[in-house]
Amino acid sequence: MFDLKDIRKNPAAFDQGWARRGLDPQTPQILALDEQRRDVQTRLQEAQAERNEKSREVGKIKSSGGNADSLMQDVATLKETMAALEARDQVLNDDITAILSTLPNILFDDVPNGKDEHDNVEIRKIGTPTRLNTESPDHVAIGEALGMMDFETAAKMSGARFVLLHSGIARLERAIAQLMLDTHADEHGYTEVSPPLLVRDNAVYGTGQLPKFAEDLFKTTTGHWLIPTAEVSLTNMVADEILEEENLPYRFTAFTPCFRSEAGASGKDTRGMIRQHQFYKVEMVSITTPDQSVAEHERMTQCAENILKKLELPYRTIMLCTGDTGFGARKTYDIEVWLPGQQAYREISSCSNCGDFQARRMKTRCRKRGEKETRFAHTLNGSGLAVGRTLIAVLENYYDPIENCVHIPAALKPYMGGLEKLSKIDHNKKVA
RNA sequence: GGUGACGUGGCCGAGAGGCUGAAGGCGACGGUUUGCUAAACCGUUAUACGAUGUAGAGUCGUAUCGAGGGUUCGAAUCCCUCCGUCACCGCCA
Repeated sequence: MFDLKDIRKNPAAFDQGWARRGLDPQTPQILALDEQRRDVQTRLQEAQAERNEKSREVGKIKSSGGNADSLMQDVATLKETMAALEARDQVLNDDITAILSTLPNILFDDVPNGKDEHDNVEIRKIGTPTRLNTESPDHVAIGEALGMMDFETAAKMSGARFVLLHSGIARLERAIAQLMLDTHADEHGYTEVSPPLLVRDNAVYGTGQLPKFAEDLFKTTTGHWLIPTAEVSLTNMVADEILEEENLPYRFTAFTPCFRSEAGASGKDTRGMIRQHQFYKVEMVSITTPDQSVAEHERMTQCAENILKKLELPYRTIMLCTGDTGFGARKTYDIEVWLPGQQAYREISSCSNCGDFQARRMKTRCRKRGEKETRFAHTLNGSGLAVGRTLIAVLENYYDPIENCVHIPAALKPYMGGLEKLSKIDHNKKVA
């Protein structure tokens, strides 16, 4: 969301900002509506002032026993004008917020120009892709060979884009989540949170998924939305709050399921666990002052990268270009992990600085102790990491074709109950 | 699911149709006093929008007492709907 006053003051800057997102100039329409609205508002306020004054007189006259009929008639007429003006004001207001709430955030200057993901810029590359031969099996082959990854059974109850894991792989998934959560909570200073997974309209509006991206979400019959990411829950913790700046930044982390309809993704990543309706993710959210957010963004990205370092997985970090950066973000780093089965780097984390975009929607302000002026806080979010995709990465990178097993990364061993590797289940039953 | 109570400023808490943007208290800020701190005393202390205007000082107006409707000349106060909170009961992980 944006401040109309800022737009009024410097419309060109906003249009230039949106132009980088490929949008036509928006401010002429916004400002025209704004001007109409203010005109209506002024007239409405004048009418209200007159009504208030006349009503006061009526009171005086009546209390002294006089006849106020003609004044009361005046007010009755006034009320008709007011009703018309109010309706007009309402419409104009709605129009303006309808436009403003669907406009994306303004990008930072250092975000590279570009059309789509091909124009993203690599920032750093850590580790070397191990198996470059095309024979590397993908996670589906590995998981099914081990007998612990079952798409058919999942489809039986849930349809496409679901998976059922069991035995060692199920355990591995849990271990991965544990490692991430412990690392962020114990080493990176994030407060562990177990938040609601069903949220209301205002929460999803606050983080920017609504009103524009409703079709990407699942909705319950009670009107709740299933969170597409814990960013929604964690960020909305501070909705409607005024925060003491000396207490910032707040850092929250949570391990939650995420639910996405994948409405626009038909035919994309149909094989395997890459793109599911439901997956686990460990999320990081930071709430900062405006001065802290840029540094916090770098820090958060490092926190995410640390997980990959612990798991000794090759990855690269890229900065998204103008065409690929999400709706609410001013700047986004994606971390991509090497997947031998695809011979490609694939997104495993996305760390975004949203500036005050979400804070404005949520009315989250901060204030220096003792001062009374408030300013909007800044919010950041990042995956730390997507658990399902990390599982894929571990399976594919730690697959041993000689032994036909998956070795457990050292960092995960403490969470695997003594297990050193995952080997094929040697019985016919799917579930042990 | 049932019943009942309640939702007021940064916080607590009065108010029960007009003189209430809202008593009182706490907190915060400014000042007096003070060797320092503390205490005491005095004062200030909501937000948004609009008009006017200027160095974003001020002045005036409007709106805001959970949200949205309604009644009324006039609503924080009366009525309706919704949302939320709390308590007790039922059911249940």
